[in-house]
Amino acid sequence: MEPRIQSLLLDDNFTIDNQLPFPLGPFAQHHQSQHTHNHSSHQHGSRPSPVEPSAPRPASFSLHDIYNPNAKDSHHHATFAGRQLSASSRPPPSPPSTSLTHEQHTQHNHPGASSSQPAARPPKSVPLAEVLNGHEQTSSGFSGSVNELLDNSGSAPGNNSPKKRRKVDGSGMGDQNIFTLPKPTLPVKKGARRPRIPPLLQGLHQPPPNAGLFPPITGERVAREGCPPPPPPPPATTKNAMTQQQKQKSTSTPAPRVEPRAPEKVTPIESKRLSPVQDGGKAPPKSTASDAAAASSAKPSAKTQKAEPSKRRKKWTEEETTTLLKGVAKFGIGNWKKILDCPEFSFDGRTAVDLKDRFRTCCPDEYRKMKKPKAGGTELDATAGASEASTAETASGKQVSSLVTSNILLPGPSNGPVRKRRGPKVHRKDSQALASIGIEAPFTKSTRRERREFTEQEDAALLRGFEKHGPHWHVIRNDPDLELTHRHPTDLRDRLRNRWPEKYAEAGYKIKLKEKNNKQENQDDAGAGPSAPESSEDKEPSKRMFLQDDNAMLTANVAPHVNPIGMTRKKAPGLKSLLTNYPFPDPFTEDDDFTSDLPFEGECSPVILSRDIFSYAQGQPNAFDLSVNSHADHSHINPLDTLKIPKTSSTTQQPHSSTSLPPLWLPAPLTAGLSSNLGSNMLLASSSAPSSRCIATAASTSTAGGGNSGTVSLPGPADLLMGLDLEGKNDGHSSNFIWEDTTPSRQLFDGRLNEEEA
DNA sequence: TTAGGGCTATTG
DNA sequence: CAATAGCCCTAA
Repeated sequence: MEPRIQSLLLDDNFTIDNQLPFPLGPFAQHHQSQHTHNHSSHQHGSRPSPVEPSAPRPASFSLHDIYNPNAKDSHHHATFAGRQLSASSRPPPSPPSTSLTHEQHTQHNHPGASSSQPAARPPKSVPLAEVLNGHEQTSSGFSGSVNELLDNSGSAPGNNSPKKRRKVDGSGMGDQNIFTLPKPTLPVKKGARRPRIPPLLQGLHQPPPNAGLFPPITGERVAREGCPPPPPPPPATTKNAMTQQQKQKSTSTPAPRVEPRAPEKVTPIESKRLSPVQDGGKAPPKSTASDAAAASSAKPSAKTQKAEPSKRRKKWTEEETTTLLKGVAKFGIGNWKKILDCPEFSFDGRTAVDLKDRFRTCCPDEYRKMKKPKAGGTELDATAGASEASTAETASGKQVSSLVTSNILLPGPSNGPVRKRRGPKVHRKDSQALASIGIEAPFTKSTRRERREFTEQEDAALLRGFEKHGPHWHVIRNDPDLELTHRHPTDLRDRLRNRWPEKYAEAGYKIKLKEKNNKQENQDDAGAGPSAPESSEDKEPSKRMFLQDDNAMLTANVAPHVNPIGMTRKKAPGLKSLLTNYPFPDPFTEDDDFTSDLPFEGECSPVILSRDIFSYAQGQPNAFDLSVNSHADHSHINPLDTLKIPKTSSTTQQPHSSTSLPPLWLPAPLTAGLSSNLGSNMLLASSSAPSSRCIATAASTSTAGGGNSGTVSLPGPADLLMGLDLEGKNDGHSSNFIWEDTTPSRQLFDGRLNEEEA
């Protein structure tokens, strides 16, 4: 290697030290020296690149380390806190988001150095990169240097390699010599928003245009397992469809009505819908044509159809009814979706609900028997025909009494029905009619469990169980005090999800779209006041609103009477219950990317916890009872200390639900590594177990920035161990994040626990 | 075992 | 037919 380059490299090290807007931690500096050493050692190597691949790592590490409050090195942590508190330094644009790979982080962190001092200083890392790689190199092609790959985000063609980009799972995490950025294992969810990025960095956070992150979306249908490639138009079906279409046309069914749906045929929804057809291979071969027809007709499933106006009523034709009955004979009562999806059967724009309604209309007794098979102990073994009446009576006691069942499947509508009706039930199919279409055997029953409404007791028990155990549905179910053993765990979950979606959401779980919308509406109503200015802009469903509320809640918890950084606190209807159930926001759920609302352009974000906390803590060192270090300067306030939530018993400012206690569990997203058995006995018993890595991390983190002056009344060992995954399921950085965020709730939890124990 | 989301029964 | 809520399926 040329001496010129060597000197340049050595100069770079000085550049790093002198130009970085922050002091490098000892670790980084150590690496820096290593880095220097590497250079000199590699100068004698045969590598053509003028730069050792690991050269930029020290810079990137230190940058990242500063970005990352969870840095293992306490020194860095303190530095971070101090830097964050300095008014002049702008915090890093964003913590790593899920969509960013390690390489991306590496790339971004270099510009990040410049962005952290956007106006005051010229970019710091640019000279470094330029010097390291040489200007000629930047302008020339790829030199083969890994450095170039890492540093020259724009110039290295390999940068856009999807393969590299996809290297997300921290394969290098374990390597202590290579300081990789912690990639929070944020689950990328469907509705996840991309982080809001300052314009300066916008392009850097975007994947290159030619990045092949995802395979191209094609119209190709997903291979349907269990559904062999369908033969071309099944004759019967086609005929059916044709007749119906003809009928439709003749009956002045507006053509455009059907047409617009056709294009939707091949949509993900369809393929999703079709999947259940497999059904143990029962599904017959599908015809693309008929499938398409069925799809187009079935397309208006509830979701898609909501957008459309109202559907025009269509009378069921004989063909359709026959097809339906055949389908029921094949798949059984209740498997409407399968019938609908089966290419063997074609329906004209019917939905599964339509099928069900139709069957209920034309074969009411069969339908009832399906519903209440238990009384007679017989499933639908009864044969169609005369025996139906008696069977039906035994099968469905009181209902049968109100309806002459024989009239349903016996020939003729002449049997006097008790129920009033509009006209002759010509649409009803008797056994003969069934036999005429080739249905001899009785319909098979649906294996679906009988629907049972939740009683008040069950609801109350569920609520108690949820407050007690959290979203551990099996535990709730098996709790003898709750008497919910007759319910499936998922039933309990679903009940909570339906009945108290806000609780469900507050626990950090997704709620169904419907509930989301409802909640959104509610929140819009509630937040319609002047204090919710941004709600109009926010089209995100309720999850995001919740998270904002969560943060508002957090702020309120920290200092309910102070507006930390003048942010407009959203009027949060859910505050009370939020505190009750979920005192701490989960930064890693769906839309909660805490990078999404960075306070750029004067916007104050309630999402950036650490920053707000730091800012606030600087101005309010004694705002709460965490005995902010008497000796430590405020620039070293431990964020965990700052985040400490006052115990409910010691403050009246904390919103608090009078009906329920804070849960004795951790929010679900934060309990990923927790034992599923949260029984208090077990937990207390396990408190004697040796501390896990998580605990050590928590302890060290808690005391790192604030010194050892008892800044935090850490929970006792037993409390710390409560709910912990002692098997070490938490690993790596995730534990850091978990602890970072759960510690306050642990404290709240502990406070609650103490209250309860008292 | 749970979360997420789809399916279906019920109701009006 | 839409809305609702319980049930079911499946990936993780």
